[in-house]
Amino acid sequence: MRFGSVSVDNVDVFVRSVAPMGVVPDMDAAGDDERVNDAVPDREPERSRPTQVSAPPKGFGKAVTLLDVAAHAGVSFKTVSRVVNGEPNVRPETTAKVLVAVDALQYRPNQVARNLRRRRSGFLALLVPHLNQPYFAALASWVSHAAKAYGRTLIIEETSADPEQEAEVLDALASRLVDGVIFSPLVTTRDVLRSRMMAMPIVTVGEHFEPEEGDHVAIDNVGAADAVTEHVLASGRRRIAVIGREPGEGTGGQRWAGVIRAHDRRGLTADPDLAVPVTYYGRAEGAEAMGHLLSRAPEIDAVICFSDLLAVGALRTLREHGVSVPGDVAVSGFDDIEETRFTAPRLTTVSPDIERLATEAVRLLVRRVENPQVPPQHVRVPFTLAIRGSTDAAQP
Amino acid sequence: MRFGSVSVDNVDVFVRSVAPMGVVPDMDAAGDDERVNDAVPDREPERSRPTQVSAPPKGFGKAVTLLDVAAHAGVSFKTVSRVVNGEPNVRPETTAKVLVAVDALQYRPNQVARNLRRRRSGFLALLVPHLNQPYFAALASWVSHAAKAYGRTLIIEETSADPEQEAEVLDALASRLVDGVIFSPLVTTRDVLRSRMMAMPIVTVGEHFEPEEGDHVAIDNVGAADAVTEHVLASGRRRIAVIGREPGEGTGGQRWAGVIRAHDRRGLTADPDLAVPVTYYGRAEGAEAMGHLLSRAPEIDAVICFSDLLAVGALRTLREHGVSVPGDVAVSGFDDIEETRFTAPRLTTVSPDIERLATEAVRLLVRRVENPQVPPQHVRVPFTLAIRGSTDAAQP
DNA sequence: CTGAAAGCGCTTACAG
DNA sequence: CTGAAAGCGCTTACAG
Repeated sequence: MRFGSVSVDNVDVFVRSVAPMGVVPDMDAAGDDERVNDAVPDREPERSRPTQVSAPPKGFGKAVTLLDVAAHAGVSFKTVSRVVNGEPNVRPETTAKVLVAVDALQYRPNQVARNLRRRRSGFLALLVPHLNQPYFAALASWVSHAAKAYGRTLIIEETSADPEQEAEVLDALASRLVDGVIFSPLVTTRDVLRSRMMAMPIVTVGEHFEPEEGDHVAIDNVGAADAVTEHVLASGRRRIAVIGREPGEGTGGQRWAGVIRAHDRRGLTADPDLAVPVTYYGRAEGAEAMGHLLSRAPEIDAVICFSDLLAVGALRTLREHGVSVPGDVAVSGFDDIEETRFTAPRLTTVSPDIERLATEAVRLLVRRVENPQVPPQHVRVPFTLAIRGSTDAAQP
Repeated sequence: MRFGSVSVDNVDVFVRSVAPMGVVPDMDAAGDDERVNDAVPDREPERSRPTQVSAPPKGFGKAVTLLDVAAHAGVSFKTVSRVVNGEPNVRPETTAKVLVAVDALQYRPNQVARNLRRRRSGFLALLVPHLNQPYFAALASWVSHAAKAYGRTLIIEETSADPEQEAEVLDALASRLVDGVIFSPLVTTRDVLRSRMMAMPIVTVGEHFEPEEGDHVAIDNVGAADAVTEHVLASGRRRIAVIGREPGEGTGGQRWAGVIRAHDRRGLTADPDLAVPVTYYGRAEGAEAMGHLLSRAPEIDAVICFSDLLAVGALRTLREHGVSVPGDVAVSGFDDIEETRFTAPRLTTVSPDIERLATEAVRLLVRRVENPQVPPQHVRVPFTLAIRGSTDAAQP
């Protein structure tokens, strides 16, 4: 074996030791698939010997500063500063000279120095529970775009839905590292949040609760859950299960309230025994909850899931049990992640306007950073109900 | 209507104008689902009147500085600096006094000032094409964790797979905004990358190509494609299609080379006419490519997709055409995103060790930031092949 | 073990 | 229209 050899050789060695070996059964933790290649002798990443092809860069040079540009252009460094910042009161010829020097020296202002003097960092932060949940990935993507549009750079932090981490990250960011925070709280209490809002501009997004004291952006969760429930009831379903119910005023609580309201309006009663809680709004949890429902309440004819991931899990369990969707059971989700257009059948879901959510959150935050005194605003972002094959056999 | 009223009222108004309206058919761009609620009169987000409940914070106070702590503790600010940075040569009693003052004043060092003086920002950046592709979301999540472990803060930037944006973002980051960049290039050429590497520490991840001059982390793509092809060939399939082939040395090119190699080893020939390119490694593109394949080459018995998203799209098209998987056609993917465990059937896929990829990339970058002179290293990260129901009816 | 000085690269506030 | 001074809040390099 020539493991640990140079890069090109490694390719050969690595593959020769793997591909032709055929399938080496090795059940993973979930016990649901075989894996080959786990038998590779050295699981440590292979590191190449340094390539001798070309010399590495000899360091990254000394930074070009305003003074350098000023010397090159034959003006004071203050004038260069004016030009770079697009301030008025510079003669066109002077501006031209400076721009030539800027270009010649490839000058780029040192953001750190600029921000120290301006007494702000130019950074905004987004705090989400899990970046690799599709909903939060989409949110992060839009918030990042919106921040850029406001000339700010976005820092994204994950809190892992852990109350201590949520507080810790919030405190770390308070070190003048960011000018403000967009926060999607999952477990932080109202009081903790309130105390942090004293120290730093914070805009909350999502449905954990609406802090009266601060800026907040969300869709109307009660209304959205009401709308999806109404749709299911309108199709004649009456034994409606729910996955993702939570006590209290959080996401699951608000959505459950919407389910109840839709029932009430028709003089029906939402059955709390058919509403199961989960520890996390993920695929695995949806699959598991669906399993419980099928064994405890086989008579259900609809399942309203409080996230798309839960619904994806539920769909798999239903499929594995040979239950027809939407024939036997209708299924719906929340969030309208792209995956819902590729499930079998495609998933009916609540589709929030995430782009708007992101844009409004950044707008509110920038507004507060620039003027901490403005009264708090609550923005409600529109949603639509995307009706697809999982609740309506006439749809694809 | 009481639109634009205070928050609590809005909830009612909003819902009364929507949920009871029932379904308002409104085909979306893709033409594949109905939507309700698009008829809400005012599509602008609703903004509440400022809440009068409690006064907003009166600004966020003046920052506590080293000087304030020094005055409070009765020492020089330099001593406070020593304590805060854990430097030696401070008497225990002095340390204690300082810590009391730090605590009393809730002092937090100003990172911007610190970084200006230290001549580095403490930030690393990750450049990915699209954050809401699950593979990149997972990568971002792991890189963020790894960066934190090294005491760095991560900035995540999207390039939208646009060559100009890739270059622009790279240049913007060069403004001393970040100490180094982890870059997943999609379209940037070798020359452009080389020039940027002169200006700033850059570690490339993924398979676009392996820059000889710089640090690089990736799995063995040729080997991985070889392994998955070998698995499909071993099950007796011979008419093997490929989705995601690309010319050149990029991801699709390397993986196609692996497909060829696996065929060659058995004395077979990979059919380039069955290998279709795509504009993007997404679900929609996979669905479309599969449609073309079915009409042009209905005899195929396997489809090797160069990403999981492509495979998810292909599965939907196959399902819609009534083609049995894996009965008629075996399907495989690349990346092992969580979604692949919930497709029907579950998807066989190449599973890279993303956590390792992320950790190694950060390690290499931090190393280069601290010593720009070190010779470049290429790290190859292990992968496994997850064999599931889409290629093997015996698997779930 | 502790402190006074200088300076990171800019912008702010003021003077001409 | 242009510039000299001061200072953002720290750390570095030096002196005691």
